[in-house]
Amino acid sequence: MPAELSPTSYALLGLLMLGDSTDNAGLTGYELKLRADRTLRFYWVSPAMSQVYSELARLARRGHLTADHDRAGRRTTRRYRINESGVRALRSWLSAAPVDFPVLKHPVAMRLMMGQLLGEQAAGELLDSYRQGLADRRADLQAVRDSLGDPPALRYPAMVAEWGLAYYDSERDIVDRLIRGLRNNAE
Amino acid sequence: MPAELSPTSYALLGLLMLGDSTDNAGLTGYELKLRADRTLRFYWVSPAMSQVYSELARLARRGHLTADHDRAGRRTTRRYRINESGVRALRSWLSAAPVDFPVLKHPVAMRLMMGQLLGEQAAGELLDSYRQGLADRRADLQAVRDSLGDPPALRYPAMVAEWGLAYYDSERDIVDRLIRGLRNNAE
DNA sequence: TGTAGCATGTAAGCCGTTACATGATTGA
DNA sequence: TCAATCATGTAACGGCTTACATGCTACA
Repeated sequence: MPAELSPTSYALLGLLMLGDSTDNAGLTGYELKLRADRTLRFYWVSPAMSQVYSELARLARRGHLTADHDRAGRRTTRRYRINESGVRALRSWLSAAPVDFPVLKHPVAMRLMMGQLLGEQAAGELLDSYRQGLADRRADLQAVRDSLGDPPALRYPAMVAEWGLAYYDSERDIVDRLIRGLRNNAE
Repeated sequence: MPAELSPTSYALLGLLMLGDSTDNAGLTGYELKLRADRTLRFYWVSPAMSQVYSELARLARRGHLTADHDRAGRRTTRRYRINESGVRALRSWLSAAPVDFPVLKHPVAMRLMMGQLLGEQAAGELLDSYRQGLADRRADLQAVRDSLGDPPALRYPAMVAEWGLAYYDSERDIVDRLIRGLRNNAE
């Protein structure tokens, strides 16, 4: 058995699996990237295009994907579908690999830590602007959640989307409280 | 002016700045790593020891740190303090660099997305175990928050710690709801 | 005719990790 | 005297990004 794949690789494999339920012709790298931007982005990462292509090539080399080649002019478009070997690999990773605790890279909290240097005014503006970004993100995710609907096949992705929405709501409440705390101290 | 530093570099610089208020002898790489594990870990990353040393060396090369060398036997222990140049660099980064939206790498959500493959039982166990991990982390962070106390100098770090606690509380509530949703469907 | 979107990749390089190597100090 | 903790670094490498290079298709 060749060396393990990275979690991102398995995440893309999982996306391909979900893709198959609605679209059994497979996905191109480009389409997979769009899909990652709609889903994975909210709780993992949005891999760069170049990484999507290299992970697809790697997964195909490992035999976890089946590819269709469409020749159009002097250029090839590849559509990938997850195969039995891919499903097996994904299942065994899910059951065997240790589940790490989430990692949050939070530039706003990191800067707020240095609030002393930043000053109360700028700290307040930082939080205000984060609050707006949060609202934008939440709207994006709500659109995704709505588009999923409620078919049983998409039950889990829908749960994850709702998790994200609840997270954004809670984050907004906390930020509101922090902003109020900042103003109170200014009296 | 040499090229920009990474956000992690600035985060360590910020930690050094806070360190100075209580301990003006400076910090060793080892002590800085301990400090990062107590604070930065919760909303950024806990850099590896080797990275702490290499970032300190880089910051010192840039002239942002002042170092004291204690020779003990054939080995040198360095204590670093942030200097004026470091404070200026930190301040200008804070005011000029764009603030990215947080990135969450959430292995539990990522796996839950593949719940179909995982099965309802295993999905439930995944969430239960995450709930426990969350409680452990929260306890660690509560200890940190308590140890900070309420001196004005640590006001912002205290705000960030409270942000983290509120986040863990909300996360626990969401996970509880998800677990209930999973069981309901099992009827 | 040109530009936006669809589509695919390579190359260079940064950030950060793990593995490895080494030495000093303290206390059981 | 042995282990734990304090303390410092180098080397190799993986994951991921940015920059670059290329070509097809539809439509304004």
